[in-house]
Amino acid sequence: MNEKIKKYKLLNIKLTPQRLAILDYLEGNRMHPSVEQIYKHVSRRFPSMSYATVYNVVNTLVKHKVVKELSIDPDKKRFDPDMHTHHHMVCIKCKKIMDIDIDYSLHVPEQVLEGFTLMGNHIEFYGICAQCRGKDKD
Amino acid sequence: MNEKIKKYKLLNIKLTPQRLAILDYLEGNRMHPSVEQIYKHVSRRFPSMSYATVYNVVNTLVKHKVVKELSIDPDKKRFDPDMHTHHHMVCIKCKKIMDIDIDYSLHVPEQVLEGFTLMGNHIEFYGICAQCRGKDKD
DNA sequence: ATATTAGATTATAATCATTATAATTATGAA
DNA sequence: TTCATAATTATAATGATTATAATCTAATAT
Repeated sequence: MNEKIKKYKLLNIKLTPQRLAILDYLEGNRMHPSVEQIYKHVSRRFPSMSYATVYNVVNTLVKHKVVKELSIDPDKKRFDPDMHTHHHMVCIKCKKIMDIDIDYSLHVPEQVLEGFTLMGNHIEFYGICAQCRGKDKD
Repeated sequence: MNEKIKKYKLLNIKLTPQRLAILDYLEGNRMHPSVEQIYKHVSRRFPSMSYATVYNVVNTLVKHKVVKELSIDPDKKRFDPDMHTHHHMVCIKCKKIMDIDIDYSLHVPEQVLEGFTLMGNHIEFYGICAQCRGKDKD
């Protein structure tokens, strides 16, 4: 049994070919794909795949903390298989998302928290990427 | 002519009663309301108001940089009339959003930017608020 | 190996947020 | 007061996501 299967065995979910195909596509993927992008890619080799399956699978993976759901793009959810703490830089024109792998220490004083239990943070840097900057300004 | 009307005159948009009612509701509002919440509040005094108007008005206000559109909540857009740079703390249970008014200096080295032109940043702290913590754990 | 069953996939319908359309109405300038 | 432009409204359309129910299959026990 290979390493990947071993790894996902730990989740105690059934390892269907659809799930493995989606996991394959996501593994190491730095594009922060949407459900549509996952569907379009995986359904090439898996023509019977339905959108519902992609939604089911990514929701399961999010629940099992194998992928992160990003709400950076206000129009659709995007997914990130990189579970270690990191941040993102978004191009406001083309919506491309790049990883920012810097450790910032973000302290919030007790009196600001008002009893809130902090679990993490995520920084969204925004601006315009080199490619979009190169095109006609508007 | 009062101060508020003077202020919005500068936008060069027509000052309709609907817009003033929405602006009144948003001004100083720290709840980060959704379109639904804005509609429900404003339509109490304005029964003829339609959802389309709320969408039109908030989109106009976002375009004129009078309110900020937040994508913290993956299910719906939320709006913040506070335009000065600040951050947010979200309860993952009740989705309440609180302001974090701390100035963090977040530097990104040139070689990480890869030509990206930074325009700003926004930190999302997440965790569980005091009220939700108090309720039954799950 | 086979049967069993809980869970997964699929097609499809339903829902919710949001945008588009077109007709009516109202603001603000002349 | 008139008028052109822009805003509001009702409603249809779209797009993302979730729900439903029937079928199918992975994993376990026989």
